[in-house]
Amino acid sequence: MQITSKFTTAVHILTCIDVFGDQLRVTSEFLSGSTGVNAVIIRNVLGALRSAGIVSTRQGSGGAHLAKPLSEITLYDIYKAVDCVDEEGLFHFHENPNANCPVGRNIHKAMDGRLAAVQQAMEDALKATALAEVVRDTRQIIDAE
Amino acid sequence: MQITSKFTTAVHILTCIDVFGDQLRVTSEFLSGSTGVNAVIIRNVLGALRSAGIVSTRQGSGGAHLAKPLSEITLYDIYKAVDCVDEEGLFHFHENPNANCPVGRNIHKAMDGRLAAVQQAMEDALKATALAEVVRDTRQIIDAE
DNA sequence: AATGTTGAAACACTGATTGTTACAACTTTA
DNA sequence: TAAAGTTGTAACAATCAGTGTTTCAACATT
Repeated sequence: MQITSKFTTAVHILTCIDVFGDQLRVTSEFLSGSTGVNAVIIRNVLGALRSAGIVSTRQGSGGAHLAKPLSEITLYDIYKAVDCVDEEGLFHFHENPNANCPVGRNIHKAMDGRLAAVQQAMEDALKATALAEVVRDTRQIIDAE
Repeated sequence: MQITSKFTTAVHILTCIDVFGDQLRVTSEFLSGSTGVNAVIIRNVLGALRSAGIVSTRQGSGGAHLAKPLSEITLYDIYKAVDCVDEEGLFHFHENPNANCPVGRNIHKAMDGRLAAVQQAMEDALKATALAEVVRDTRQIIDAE
């Protein structure tokens, strides 16, 4: 099990928009070149980020732009935007537990709260980093090359 | 994206072993009945739990038994045993970032540590609950019915 | 008008997950 | 010893999600 690469692709995209945005037009084609991901998928990811109010794009005139400051975008916002996780939760139960079995009909209740707490812990960790930190570090690594 | 149902199936199985173990032989067939999951898959999960030293089973004579106390089995142990997560990590990068792009060749370094921290946070949360608590709660719910 | 871009639909490909069938190895009981 | 039931495992099928591809209408810029 792994979280969709759309998540890391989205971080990559946003970093590119910030780093290259003032020098050139950051089109889906350009981003496809930098990420190695198909341009149509880039546009899908950009669409998700746009719906979440993270970037702005316009048909016709190419180029994506950030819609809010880097410091106000957390990894969690991106993770939510690109729909990394199913709406029913990170974990899921097999669907047909036997209602005639005492364990089968109750294990769900005994587990749900704990599984939600695990998911919450993960999401809190994602909220703890802003994109600004990732971009800052990326710029530092580039400058040190 | 969701974590494989083998995880919740494993918790279900272990709870059944503890709850029913002294009254009857907990075979893969019986567990298949309680979970609604195919008996062969039950045997696969039991095999993984056995490899991890959590249960003991023997060919021929049916019936699975716990190999260590419930209080010494955490949700993390089960999660690891049934191989919920890829060895390269919870998150994964698209494979072909462009080495000619400054961002493409460095974003990985800027992200890896943070992603590992998120995964760590989740695994720590899994370590925080022992199976004993889940079974205790399940028994309470059953008794209160 | 020509060119380049986005947004979106439709479809194909791939890999992971789950289910199924089959059978050898083993244990227990009669 | 023979019969019955169980585990372990391999092989294959079915389903689904993720990703890639093609195509084209809508739009903006030149």
